[in-house]
Amino acid sequence: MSDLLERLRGRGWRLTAQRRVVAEVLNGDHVHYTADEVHAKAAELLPEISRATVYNTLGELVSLGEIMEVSTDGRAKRYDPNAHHAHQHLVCSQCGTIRDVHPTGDLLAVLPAEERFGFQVAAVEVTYRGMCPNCSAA
Amino acid sequence: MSDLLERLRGRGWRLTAQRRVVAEVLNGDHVHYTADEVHAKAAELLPEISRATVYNTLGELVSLGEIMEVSTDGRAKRYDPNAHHAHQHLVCSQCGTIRDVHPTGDLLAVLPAEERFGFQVAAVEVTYRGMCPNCSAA
DNA sequence: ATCTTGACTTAGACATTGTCTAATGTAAGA
DNA sequence: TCTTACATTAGACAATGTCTAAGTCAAGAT
Repeated sequence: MSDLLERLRGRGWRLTAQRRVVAEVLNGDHVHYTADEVHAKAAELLPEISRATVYNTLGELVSLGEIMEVSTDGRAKRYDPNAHHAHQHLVCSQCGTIRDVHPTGDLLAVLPAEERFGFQVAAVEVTYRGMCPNCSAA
Repeated sequence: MSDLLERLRGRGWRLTAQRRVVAEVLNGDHVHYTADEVHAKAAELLPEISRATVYNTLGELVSLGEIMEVSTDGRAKRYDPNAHHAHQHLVCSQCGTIRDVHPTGDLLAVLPAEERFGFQVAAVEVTYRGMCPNCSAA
């Protein structure tokens, strides 16, 4: 993630303070913040950053394939910096905690040709749902 | 779907005109309307029906397991009356068309125990994405 | 058949999430 | 240092969903 800014500069991005702090906030594994969470955390580092800039920057990072958009709850979209390693998500039905997980096998292969209706199927998103250890205990 | 109202009455539901038309709108296969689409179609049958009632009724039907909530685009949730037959969704990346599909095998089994992090995994939702025949042709 | 009552519906305010615009600011090459 | 195209800002606006208080009505009781 640290070379993200370099990659982006190579693509013609201007390296502004705002884009730096958004990248900083998204640094790390198992990060699944909403846009407004990103904005709140970015504002701790750069108080005058606006919501619009955060939304713009997240949208651009998604277009560039640097982060993934995840919507596991039908509410706010979340942003997952772990976009360079294929993975799926495991979500707690109670508290909403999200874990990155790695199912085995070819998830596309289990959809038979006669169930494709002429689509050119390109991608699969899987959400596993269940109770996390914390919520099970409570 | 026609005996849906009977089932609901058995559960203590009052059979109001509003609930009848919502059930009527959701009748059929391959139906994936948003709440506001349901409201618009219901209002053709019962002009004075309010948005709140449609939202309430849809929420109740979801709680009762009679319909499924689907959010394939991070925008409005869609409601799928085909809740009694396990299935997944195939979505056109271009036009958003949704098809019900039936992958083979056990979708839960491909998540190894060491990738479950102590969760009691109960359900899987899969979204296949690709281009539909219409959009491919265009 | 009518009455009664608690569940249901309504309009519209409000909340959340996301998008857009016009004015201003600034990174980076000249 | 200057220039300028790109980026940022505040806030209006849009889309979707939730909530409340007042009125309505389905269905059991009489």
